Amino acid sequence: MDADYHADPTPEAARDAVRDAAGRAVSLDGVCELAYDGRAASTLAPGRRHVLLKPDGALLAHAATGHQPVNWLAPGATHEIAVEDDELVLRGERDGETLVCRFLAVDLVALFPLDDADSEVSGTEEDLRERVLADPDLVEEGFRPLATERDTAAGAIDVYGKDASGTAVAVELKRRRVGPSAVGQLDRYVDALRRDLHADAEVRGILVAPSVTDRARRLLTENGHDFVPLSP
Amino acid sequence: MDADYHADPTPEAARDAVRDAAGRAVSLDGVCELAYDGRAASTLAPGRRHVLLKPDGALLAHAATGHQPVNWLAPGATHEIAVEDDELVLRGERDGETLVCRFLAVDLVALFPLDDADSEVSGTEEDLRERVLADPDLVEEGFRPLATERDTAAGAIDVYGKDASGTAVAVELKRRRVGPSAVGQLDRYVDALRRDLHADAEVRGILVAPSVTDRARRLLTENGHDFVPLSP
DNA sequence: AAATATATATCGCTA
DNA sequence: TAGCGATGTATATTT
Repeated sequence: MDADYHADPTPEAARDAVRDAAGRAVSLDGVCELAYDGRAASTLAPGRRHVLLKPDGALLAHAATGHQPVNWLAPGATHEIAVEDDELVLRGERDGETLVCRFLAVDLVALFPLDDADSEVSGTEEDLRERVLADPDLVEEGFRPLATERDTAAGAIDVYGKDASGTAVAVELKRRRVGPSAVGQLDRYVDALRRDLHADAEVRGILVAPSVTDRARRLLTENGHDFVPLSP
Repeated sequence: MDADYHADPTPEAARDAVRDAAGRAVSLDGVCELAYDGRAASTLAPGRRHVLLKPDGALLAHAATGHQPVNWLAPGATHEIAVEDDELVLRGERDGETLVCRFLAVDLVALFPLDDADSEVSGTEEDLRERVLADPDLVEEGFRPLATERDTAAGAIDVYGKDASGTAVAVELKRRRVGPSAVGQLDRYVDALRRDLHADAEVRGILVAPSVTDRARRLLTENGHDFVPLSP
């Protein structure tokens, strides 16, 4: 179906247009107040917003700044559009969460088809893993990968293997500079691996990332783990 | 300034409209291909997209599904709009990242003002902290809060205090159900606090959250920490 | 600018 | 469905 636009519609005309979406996305420009309730709660006084309703139910209300919508509902939400007190009201609901957009004025209603996207991204953690598996010496001279996603009681180890002297090694990969939480993650895996193997088994932990923060570096040292600088 | 719309514009008319934005946001509906390069890299074949350019430089390209844009640039990006080979091309750049939107067809260009939003959200972690400070017995009978955001070598403890018997307590607050990472966080704080006080000081850790996963519960037990169920 | 943690995070995968 | 971790996470706060 084709695109369709209504400038300065009456509330009733806007309502009818939205009801006519038929699988298309809808954008609403105008002055509206917003009320969200669900995981948290918030209200926003009337102001000019850009509201996007996608065919999968996702509802995004954007203000002047920022990447994030100021209010939203996740995909899968269901919606009702109505005129109340001569104002266009869009109500969305999903999983106990609600978002109400009450328009004091509508400047434009646009209906337009949107296509699915299958974007392939490169430079991810998976790319880093492939790099390490293709050339394990990048981690350490003599490192031999034995498994990826090796399961432990604490979760899956990115790359499990043995070093040149045969000691078990847990490798945690990060595609960007890391802070303390990544060290905690590696620490949990190393602990779990020690238990899984046997009580006094020697297990090393190696964090592979482009760089680490000072605090993360200190935690690595305290816990006896190694750091290898490497980018995806 | 007022809103302004151009349906099925020529590439030149679309370009001139975007250049006329003058502090307004711009939305572009049409068929475009996308190319991102920066922290990672991705390309997306031509398809129907909804592109939103905000006055702060944020650029969002939406496909049919999902809360997230399929490609974007962060606020602060700078942009150029041009016609190349009879196609409208929007190039954005910020901090070494680039996003190019090449339109094979433009259905609508809309220019409209957007207002800033100052949304007050309730039900956050801060609300949970206020609740705990107003009634410390919610954490534990006899718990006395002594500081919030108490600094340690591992970071700031949400609530620091002492229990009924005078033992130091680190309280970590989470507004929703928590997994292993929150336990790791609490663990780091307790370790750091033990060092900060003195080598053999007794320090307890208490995780306050609506609920915990099984694995997180196990990690809490292993590390000798307590869990208190409490919602914001 | 760097570091750290929160978020109505979202998203994808796996058991 | 729930749990778990990655994400081009974004965002706010503090140093």
